[in-house]
Amino acid sequence: MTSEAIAQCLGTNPVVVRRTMGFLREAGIVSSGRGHAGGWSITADLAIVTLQQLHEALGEPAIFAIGNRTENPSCLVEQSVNAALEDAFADAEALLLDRFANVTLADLAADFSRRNADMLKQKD
Amino acid sequence: MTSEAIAQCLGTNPVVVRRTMGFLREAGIVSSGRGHAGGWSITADLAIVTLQQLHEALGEPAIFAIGNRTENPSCLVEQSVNAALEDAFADAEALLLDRFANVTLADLAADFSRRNADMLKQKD
DNA sequence: TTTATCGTAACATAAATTGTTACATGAAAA
DNA sequence: TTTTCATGTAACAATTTATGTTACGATAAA
Repeated sequence: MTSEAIAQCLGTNPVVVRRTMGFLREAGIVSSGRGHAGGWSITADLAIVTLQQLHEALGEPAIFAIGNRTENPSCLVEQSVNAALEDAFADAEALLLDRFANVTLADLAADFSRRNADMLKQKD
Repeated sequence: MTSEAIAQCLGTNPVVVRRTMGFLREAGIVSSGRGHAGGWSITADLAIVTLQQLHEALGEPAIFAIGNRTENPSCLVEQSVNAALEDAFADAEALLLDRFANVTLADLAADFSRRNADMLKQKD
């Protein structure tokens, strides 16, 4: 699939697609070809690649939008607040990443097939 | 405590403090006074106010920095990805908010006292 | 040789957050 | 009563981050 086509699917720009897919290529999950009949292909085993691996491949972007304002504040009040929050955030993150680790691309493909079949059935 | 003083503690601006504290006032957690000897005070019972209540009072800001790109995509692949993520995010959010609900301002105050005592001991 | 594609740098735009200025309002002290 | 100190709030500015765009070189197949 070309960057152009993927971009159209996602409603974005081909360069943005290349930028992001580049990380997945570095992680060995996809490969890209230039020139005629070029574009992107998945090279890894669908049953092995998990959402967690994708998250990691993309540079482990921050999961939370809220959190500590300062990492090591001198203010004792802020220290107390940070301490109270840190464990909670760590546990929530662990839960989420564990869930990510249990979803493979094969799972997504199977879900897609089911949705696709359902859609074709609806057409009748 | 004045907005000015709080702002200095947090390394920000008095107006930003007023803006945020205004939400807490609307929720009945703090009150403010003008003029001489004015400023902010906590009016609620420290043992009753939880971090979850603060989150709610502040308008329930988004917890996650990552997530669905589109809420109801027509793309079946995107639908599959969204479905796989939604439950995981919902569970992680529930866990986090549950933790928030179990930390009161009194807990923070107790933790602060301990830290303060420790700090004074260190001075000897 | 032409066409189609990625790779990448450089720049532009957009959106959200945060910070700032200005001034009106109110309350206590002098 | 006047002065001083504080919040309330609107309007605007600056910053940051993410996203989008343009341009062009490199490469591969038709």
